[in-house]
Amino acid sequence: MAPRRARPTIEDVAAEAGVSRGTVSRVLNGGVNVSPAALAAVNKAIKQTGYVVNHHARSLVTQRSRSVAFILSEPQEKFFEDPNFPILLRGCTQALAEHDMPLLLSIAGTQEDRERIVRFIAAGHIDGALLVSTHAGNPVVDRLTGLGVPAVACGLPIGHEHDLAYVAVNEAEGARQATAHLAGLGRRRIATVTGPMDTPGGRDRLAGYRDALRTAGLDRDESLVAHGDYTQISGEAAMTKLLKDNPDIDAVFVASDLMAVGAIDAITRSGRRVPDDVAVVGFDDSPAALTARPQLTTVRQPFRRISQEMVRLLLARLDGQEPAAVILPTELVVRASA
Amino acid sequence: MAPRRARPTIEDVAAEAGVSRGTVSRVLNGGVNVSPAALAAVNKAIKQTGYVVNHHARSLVTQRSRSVAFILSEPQEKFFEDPNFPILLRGCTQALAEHDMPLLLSIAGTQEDRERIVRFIAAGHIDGALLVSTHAGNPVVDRLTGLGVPAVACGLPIGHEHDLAYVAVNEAEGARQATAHLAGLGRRRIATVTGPMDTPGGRDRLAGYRDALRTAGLDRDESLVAHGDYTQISGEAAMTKLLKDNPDIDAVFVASDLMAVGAIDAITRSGRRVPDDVAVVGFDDSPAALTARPQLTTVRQPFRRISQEMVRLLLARLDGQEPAAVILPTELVVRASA
DNA sequence: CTGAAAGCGCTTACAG
DNA sequence: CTGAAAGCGCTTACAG
Repeated sequence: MAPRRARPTIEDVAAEAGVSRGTVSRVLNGGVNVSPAALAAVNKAIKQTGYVVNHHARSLVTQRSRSVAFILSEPQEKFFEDPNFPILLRGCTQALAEHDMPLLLSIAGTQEDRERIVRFIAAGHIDGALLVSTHAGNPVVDRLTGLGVPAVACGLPIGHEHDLAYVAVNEAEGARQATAHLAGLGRRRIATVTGPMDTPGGRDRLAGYRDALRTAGLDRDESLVAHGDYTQISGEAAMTKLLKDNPDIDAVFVASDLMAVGAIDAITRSGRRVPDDVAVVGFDDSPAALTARPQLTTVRQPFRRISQEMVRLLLARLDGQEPAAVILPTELVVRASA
Repeated sequence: MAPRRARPTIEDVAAEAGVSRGTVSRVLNGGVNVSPAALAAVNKAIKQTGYVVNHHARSLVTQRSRSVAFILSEPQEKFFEDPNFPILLRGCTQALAEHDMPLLLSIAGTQEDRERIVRFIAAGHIDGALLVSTHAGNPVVDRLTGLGVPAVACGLPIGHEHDLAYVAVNEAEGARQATAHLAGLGRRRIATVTGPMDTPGGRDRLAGYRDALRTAGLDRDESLVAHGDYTQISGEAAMTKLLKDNPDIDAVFVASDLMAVGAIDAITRSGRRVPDDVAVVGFDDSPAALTARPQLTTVRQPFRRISQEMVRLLLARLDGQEPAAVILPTELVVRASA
């Protein structure tokens, strides 16, 4: 119960400026219907008293908190390992800060976490939510849309394509670019390591890969497809299996940089060289792409832009606009691995 | 301005239970001075109406927000690269969630960010702060302690050892363990890559390294000391320089896992093998330790525990207790690199 | 143990 | 353009 110095209230400002509390409030809220003289007096008084608004009092009457939650609803290990989350989180924090809105971080790894978060949001403590949850059928997403809480998802929210705003990249097109690049290098036995099939990045990047293979006149071969879960270790395992089943593989498109790092490990361990024997293209252009050896050729996701658009869409939702979708382009970044 | 369904208030609960608002409030706040009958009636009414407290109204009268800020005041790139931050952030979020307290994330990379955060905190929007800022002389830390905001730092807050609560590991002892391990392996030309000298991890790990060298009867040699800034690239550069100046180096203690990964890169590139030619010990036991090749022998920082203690200390501060310090032990984890 | 009442610091119709 | 007043949803002495 540490006592904090009593802060000046709107009352103090009104007294200092010689106006009523109502006038001070009007100045605080945009200054409409205020005479230039009153406005100047109030602004001066605000400066002199060091007044800052009490958000609790304001929220009590406006019924809005002017804060949003960033909800990460993924299995635990992902948050530790995936280098994309910090980037997204930082981008959203920054974009919100520009609107003077704080970000409340909620991490829902367990069932208990999820219940707590839903309770918190149902209680009306926040105005809206930024959702990161790649897997279809996430209960938090269902509950939030059910409650009618304004929310924006990162990536296509499978099952909620039409009742949730979202920002996504063109997954299939990115995968097409990557695979076409490998074909253009003259590679003919091009494998792929996918993400989970209940995520848009798993499903749609595989579709793009197949599409590019067809365009390049290469046969579809299901034994060239292996699945991972975006972790490095899963990429290593998938690649090991691919090489065992098809020793003639000369290229691989991997659906995340982290899995690509694991794949390179597996390739190297098998006595092959990257890119000479097997060319590798990743996806994300995460920090891992630069620390990988060799540095990864990869499909860049514009995370900075993605977070900005998420915040923009959410603010639009809070303003009463209908849920919209934003699809951003990807870009192939050619480095040493392919 | 999306209208949200009107939530039941304390008034609705009181009507349902047949008591006054005051009694409902007493039940909400611990149930002291409430008869068993009234308590039961109110609890039943709360369930029936689906009442949940309005924090804004409560905070307006209690003058406390029951929320805390997690302030990361580091240069931008650190947040992207350092795998320890997400772990710390997650730990703090979880520990706070157990007390039903939300965490507001603040990232202060730029001067503008810092000013915004100080303004926000000075406005009284949060009750306390968890501080992550490794470098001495950080202005945010100065301002916060100046404002008298309850805060807990992660790591020894150089310059505020006595007016700020903090949780730290025994840096010197960890470095001693690491270096003694290398000496115990029979290595005689043991180098070190330090962190920045204005951070406790830079300063005190170097002291521990020197201490262990002395104990092992090895001569102090300043040309075996190189400095980094905790990033992978800086570790690589420092190691490259060390090997150039002292081609006979047979071991190195590196003050962070990320720098150790860079160091391994440099060693490998020079044609040497790890650990055969040069043994490497890192610091942190971050996720990077496991993905490194070979896997890193390293000094484990108990990040989970650190975040729990930070939250515990902060809650104690909010409860009026004086700033305290908690020093946690480290543990040497032996893997393949040394 | 309980109720009536004041008050936390704002915003916003409502008159004028 | 401005002030007086009601009200947002709680907590907390104060009487009883």
